[in-house]
Amino acid sequence: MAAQRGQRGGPGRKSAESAAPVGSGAPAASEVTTPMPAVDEQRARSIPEAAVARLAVYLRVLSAMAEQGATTVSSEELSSSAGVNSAKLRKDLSYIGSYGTRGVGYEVDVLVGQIERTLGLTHNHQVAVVGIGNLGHALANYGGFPGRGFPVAALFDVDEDLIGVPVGGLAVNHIDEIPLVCAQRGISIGVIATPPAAAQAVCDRLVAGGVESVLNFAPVVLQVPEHVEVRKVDLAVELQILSFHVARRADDDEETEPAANGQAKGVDRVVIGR
Amino acid sequence: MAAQRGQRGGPGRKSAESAAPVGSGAPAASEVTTPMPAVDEQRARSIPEAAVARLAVYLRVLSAMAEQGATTVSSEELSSSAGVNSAKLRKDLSYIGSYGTRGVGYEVDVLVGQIERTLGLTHNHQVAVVGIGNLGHALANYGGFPGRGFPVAALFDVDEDLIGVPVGGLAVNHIDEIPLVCAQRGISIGVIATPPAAAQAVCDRLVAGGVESVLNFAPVVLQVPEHVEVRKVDLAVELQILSFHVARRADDDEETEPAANGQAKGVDRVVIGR
DNA sequence: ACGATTTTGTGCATGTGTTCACAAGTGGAT
DNA sequence: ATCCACTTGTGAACACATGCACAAAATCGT
Ligand SMILES: NC(=O)c1ccc[n+]([C@@H]2O[C@H](COP(=O)([O-])OP(=O)(O)OC[C@H]3O[C@@H](n4cnc5c(N)ncnc54)[C@H](O)[C@@H]3O)[C@@H](O)[C@H]2O)c1
Ligand SMILES: NC(=O)c1ccc[n+]([C@@H]2O[C@H](COP(=O)([O-])OP(=O)(O)OC[C@H]3O[C@@H](n4cnc5c(N)ncnc54)[C@H](O)[C@@H]3O)[C@@H](O)[C@H]2O)c1
Repeated sequence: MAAQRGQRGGPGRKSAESAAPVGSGAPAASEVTTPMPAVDEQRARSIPEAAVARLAVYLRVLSAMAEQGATTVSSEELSSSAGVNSAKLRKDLSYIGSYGTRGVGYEVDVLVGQIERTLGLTHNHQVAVVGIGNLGHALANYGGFPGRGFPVAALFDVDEDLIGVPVGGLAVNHIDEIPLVCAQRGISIGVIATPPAAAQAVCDRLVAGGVESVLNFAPVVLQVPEHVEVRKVDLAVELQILSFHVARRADDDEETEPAANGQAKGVDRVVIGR
Repeated sequence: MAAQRGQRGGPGRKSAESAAPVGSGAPAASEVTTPMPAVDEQRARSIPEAAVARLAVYLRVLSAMAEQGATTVSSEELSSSAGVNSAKLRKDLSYIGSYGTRGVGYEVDVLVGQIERTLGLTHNHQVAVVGIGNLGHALANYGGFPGRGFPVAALFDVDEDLIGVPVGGLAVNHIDEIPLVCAQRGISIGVIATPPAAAQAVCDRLVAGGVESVLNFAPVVLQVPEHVEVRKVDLAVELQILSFHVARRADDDEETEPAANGQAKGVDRVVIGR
């Protein structure tokens, strides 16, 4: 698990489709990989992928609590604020160590510190945004990133009219400069907000510039070398998943309630919560 | 409801913190699908959540292939284009039926049609965007949604200066009108792009307007009634997950390679403190 | 000092998702 | 007609994730 090396012996590229960074990695028990079946040593290194995502959420909730002046928090409180059940929360926290006090709870500061350490947030990660269109502008101007340790340190586009123009206080560079500028400024995360057709080429340049983490907004599956991590944000897919659930609900209703369904604006049970 | 005891929390509300990430998992799914005990009478109605997300990706790839003139495709081709392994692809497709021909592959049109049917894309889903700021503008102007069956049919904001202003060809309404307008226009999906502090209130109004599917961009955990489906897109979380992997890589390198590390253009190991 | 009370941390059972591997079809060649 | 190369569809094994339930540790009240 920890040492997930070789994927298919094929080319030096793996394809990355979002949600499952580790998912597509076929174990392919051929390579050297871990000789030992049971990884006895250094096991603390593997935190379930799903748990990592939730840790980020806990961190946000904890930060908010800290701002409110809270000093300690129980797993029950924290979990309900984070929208998970308390057993899951405790298990997630147990992956990063034992920082709670039985009978009392967790100290907010300590937890914040430990989660930050685990997520590698103890230092900044320079971010580059490529494709300064509608979405790119929004991202470049968004204040939430720098505040959380992700300063936007480079902007790129092909559009000559945009080159040199400051967006969010930073001048746009030409995409040909991606490798150079990324290396110079120590960019560690590249964000792709170009049209789909340009995304792969842009990604290749980012990789050439030493970027090993990519967040992709373009609706395409990027091919990247082994060591590069890609996550995608695909709004069309999100909407389609919601659509699926709408359809499922409709089917279920139809089944359990074959008659009487005047397509009415079922707005009657308005249950605006307190 | 399957008498889920212990499910603490409010009365008719569940909190929603789902995402694209691997495990994701809308907890609601299990409750809705098979309320009754393990009776083998169970219909094959339930498609794994993760598979649904991938079906959307396959659909996009297939559509592109169809445009290129392809008429048939094998699981091997399609899976490599979609960035998954072929067994997974075939299993995913098997959830929606048997539409392939052994020894040949799948007919592209048929597959497109079946996936669309499964995802409920045979008719349009009206979308409302709330919070017409940086992100809201980008969403309202984005051409990719209407083209895929998700016409943006309503826009809302609190800002008086925005009310009535056309954005992407549609006038902005005041948020007080959310329940009314959503019901009138048959909105089925609400997109929240407001500041975090406003998100819950906005969500409540969407629900009051009959919206049962919400896509949330605000970094907060929304509380919604049972029957409402929420998906979130949290960019800060995405970046933090990438950060985690950067950190893990750094740790691993350090471990397996204690000394000597000067080949790269010093792109890794950004040590700016914070 | 000690039991009542609270809350963590985790072993275990359960559930979900992924991968393997191969029998069963299909079309084309001989 | 028979064989062969190819590809699907799926049972079964495995891997990962979740939730339960309770022992262990801490605090508080008496
Ligand atoms: N806008 C949205 O709400 C939205 C929603 C979902 C997905 N997306 C996706 O995000 C991406 C960007 O969307 P957008 O609405 O900002 O598009 P946009 O057309 O507004 O902006 C695209 C930008 O990319 C630049 N560009 C074009 N080719 C380039 C290249 N080769 N290298 C670098 N830059 C290049 C263009 O000059 C432009 O500035 C698209 O892939 C789109 O599908 C956008
Ligand atoms: N811009 C980004 O790139 C980005 C990235 C990640 C997350 N987000 C999140 O998306 C959301 C929107 O971001 P943004 O950059 O567009 O913010 P923004 O400030 O540009 O826009 C927010 C809009 O919401 C409106 N608004 C405020 N209160 C409202 C209310 N009660 N009801 C309805 N509308 C209200 C404001 O008038 C404004 O038009 C935020 O929650 C932000 O955290 C944005």
